[in-house]
Amino acid sequence: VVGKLRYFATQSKDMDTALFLENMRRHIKLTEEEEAVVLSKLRPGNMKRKEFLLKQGQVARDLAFVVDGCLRAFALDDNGFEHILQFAPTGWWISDMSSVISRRESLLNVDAIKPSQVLLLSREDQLTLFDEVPKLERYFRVLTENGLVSSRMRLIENLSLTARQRYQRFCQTYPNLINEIPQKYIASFIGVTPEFLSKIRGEKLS
Amino acid sequence: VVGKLRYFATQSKDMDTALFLENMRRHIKLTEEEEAVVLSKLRPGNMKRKEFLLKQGQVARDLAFVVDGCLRAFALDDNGFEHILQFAPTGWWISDMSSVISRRESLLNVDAIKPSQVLLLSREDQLTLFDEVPKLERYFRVLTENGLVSSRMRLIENLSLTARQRYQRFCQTYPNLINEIPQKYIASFIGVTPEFLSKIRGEKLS
DNA sequence: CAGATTTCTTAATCTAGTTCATCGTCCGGG
DNA sequence: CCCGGACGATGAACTAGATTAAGAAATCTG
Repeated sequence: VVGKLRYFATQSKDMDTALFLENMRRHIKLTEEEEAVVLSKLRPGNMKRKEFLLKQGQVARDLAFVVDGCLRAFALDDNGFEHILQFAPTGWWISDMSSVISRRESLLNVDAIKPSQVLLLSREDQLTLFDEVPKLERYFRVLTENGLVSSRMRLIENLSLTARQRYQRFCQTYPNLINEIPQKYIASFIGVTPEFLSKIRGEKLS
Repeated sequence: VVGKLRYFATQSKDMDTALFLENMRRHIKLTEEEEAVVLSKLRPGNMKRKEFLLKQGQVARDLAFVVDGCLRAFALDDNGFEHILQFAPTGWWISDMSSVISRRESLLNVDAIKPSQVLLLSREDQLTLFDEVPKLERYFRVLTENGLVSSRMRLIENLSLTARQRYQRFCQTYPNLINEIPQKYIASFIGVTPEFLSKIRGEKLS
């Protein structure tokens, strides 16, 4: 029995890192040694639904790569309303980069929308890795650039589209998520109340 | 006379690059040779008010460092309204990173709000420089990270603040710009009509 | 499986911000 | 020096989306 448990645990870990390696290999080519160095810094973790990875007021230390499940990053405004900035389904990185970079208190909360598995990388280890495996700097530069692109895209859309159009856009961009997560999260993401999203969805059926 | 002209031209160019070098040195330390390599790729340029650096539909090739004046990046929506995403006063970089990175047609326009001097760096040269002067990758990674941070910040504020609060925030963030540029640009940046911004400003005097 | 809690829908009312139209002002160019 | 076109202020009518409330459906939890 012990052997069997160990077998599953190992297999599970391999599968985790396999997804990550596949993702990284799409951007840079590392030697096996270099990949091993990178992997040695990743700490696997499991999260329950509604478990927090980061709460506002803390300084964010870790970046999280989602192996399975789905996390979200959100801000709370003065009236206690949540505003979701990013969803991170399988294969995505998430954190409050703003806090990670500046080492200041985070304005964002990050938690799991559903039971999830993640790989954690501390900023400290990340910076060490940049020196040990210089090519890695490119991988994260590209990720940061892509994050910038999508953040900009959302800003444009928030400024120039109506709620209806933003909902359509969301359906195109995250077709998988629509049936996977509660609607109120989608409302929070596109920037309307749950009630109004419900009304919009009602209209489309006519 | 020729000597005098040459003298001014050279001085001007030195002043341009001095501001840029100062900016870069705040992030990375390069040898004189490395700095020379970087400078060799920067092309100085002058822009008149309303002159375009980039029009939507084009693929953005250049990043621009503003030595003097002020540029803006904006999107046009379906109804022809402008939405300003970024101002770039002296000492800032500007471009449509989204287009530069993906090499796809830009959704943004970039033009000069007032007569300006810029230093241009093509994406091609930038990538070459990343290989020739690896430390430069860090400089641009940091800039991209900072861009990401401020883009995120704006998204949070657009989702969670009222127009009045967004205007206050703008006044705090860009105190210099308020009296330097026409109000309608500020309205476009904070995401309200010029008429409504005018009304807000009227209130504050009471 | 029952009760509790969260999520979704519907509808009436309210409001921040838009739209449209008018007027005074400030420039920059001929 | 004056004139045409941008810029800003103001106000009245209008609308997208918020707020509130309340019931129905779905989903945790023991």
